[in-house]
Amino acid sequence: METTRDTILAAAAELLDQSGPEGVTLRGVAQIAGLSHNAPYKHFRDKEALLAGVAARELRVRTAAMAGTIAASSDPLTALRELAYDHIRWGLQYPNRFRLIFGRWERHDEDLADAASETLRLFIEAIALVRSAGKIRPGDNERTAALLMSLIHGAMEMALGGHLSAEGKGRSDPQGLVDDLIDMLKM
Amino acid sequence: METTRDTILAAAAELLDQSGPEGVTLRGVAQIAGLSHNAPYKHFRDKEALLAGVAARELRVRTAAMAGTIAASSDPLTALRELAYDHIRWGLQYPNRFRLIFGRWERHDEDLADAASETLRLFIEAIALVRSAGKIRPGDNERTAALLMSLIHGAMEMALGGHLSAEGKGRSDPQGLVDDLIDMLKM
DNA sequence: ACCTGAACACCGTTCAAGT
DNA sequence: ACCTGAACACCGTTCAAGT
Repeated sequence: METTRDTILAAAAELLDQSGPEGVTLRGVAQIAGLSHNAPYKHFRDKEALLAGVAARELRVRTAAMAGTIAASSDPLTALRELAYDHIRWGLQYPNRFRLIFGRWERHDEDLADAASETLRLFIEAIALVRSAGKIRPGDNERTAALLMSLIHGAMEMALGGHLSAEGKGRSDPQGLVDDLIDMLKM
Repeated sequence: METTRDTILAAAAELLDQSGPEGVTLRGVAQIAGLSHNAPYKHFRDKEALLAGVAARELRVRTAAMAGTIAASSDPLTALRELAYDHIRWGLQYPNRFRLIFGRWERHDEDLADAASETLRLFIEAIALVRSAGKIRPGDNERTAALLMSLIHGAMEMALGGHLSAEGKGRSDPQGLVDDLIDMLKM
């Protein structure tokens, strides 16, 4: 029954999309939520905790959606590719959410860390299924998952910064680079 | 003859290393530089321009160092690997500089963009040398460079966020992941 | 338990002067 | 041309009250 807390989180997410983490002011959040400018302090100890709440909430929604994507795929290799594409599509659409979730945190947030390791686990499982189906070369599933996630994050970061699409002759957008990696992983 | 400008840049870089971009306050910079709190406005139009100046200056130094790394290597493949390692080592040592340079910018900064494309060109040339020596599989050099740089950036971001070393059984640190990629690129 | 209003220290930025 | 001091609007955070 924490509808007030959720109202605050929704307001913060709205401001985050509009103008990034710096744009998420306690006063702005409170105004959208219809509260006094320091009411959020009764629900979050400070601004960083509020942002961590937004990040964890969004990441859980994303992870659930990705699980759905896997379930809807016809075979393990397609599932892996769709999982990656899904992640990229979301990141490009909501760059501020993506950066907030995977960016730097001053303090460790348990809730966010849990959500992140769940996402990682999903990638590891997707890799494990492809590998046990004999579609990709032998290796450690966790390490291959780290390789794929790192590439996705880096490619997204470069794409958001305009360092990718601009200069490549080939289709060096995030999806293209992920395709390259998956092709090289194939046996 | 812009020693004042350089003094300001050095002061800003110092604060950046200590406490990130938010820690770079105009007042703090001016104090370290021995100026009044708004003297920097005579050299940079606003805070973002100041940070862009810091980023461009640091990236040029880095690119020169990387060029030296290449020149000092015995063969093209070693040069490529050392180039990547060098970049990773620097990023892990100066996370705030790394994030500033390759992170998000509100405004486009010509100087920084130039420095960044020079860095990219260095990677492309390193790839081209390895490829023309027949050490890695055929492909587009720019796209392969984008693949490698994306992986490096993403792995660094994940390592800095504590998402890499923690859960991997295998040695899934940035260097290890880059090794994996280069191994897969080999013919 | 939850919310409010006033207050504090800090920040980026602007402006009218000074040399 | 370069620097200064005062001022403005804004921000995160704290605190004493209110219900």
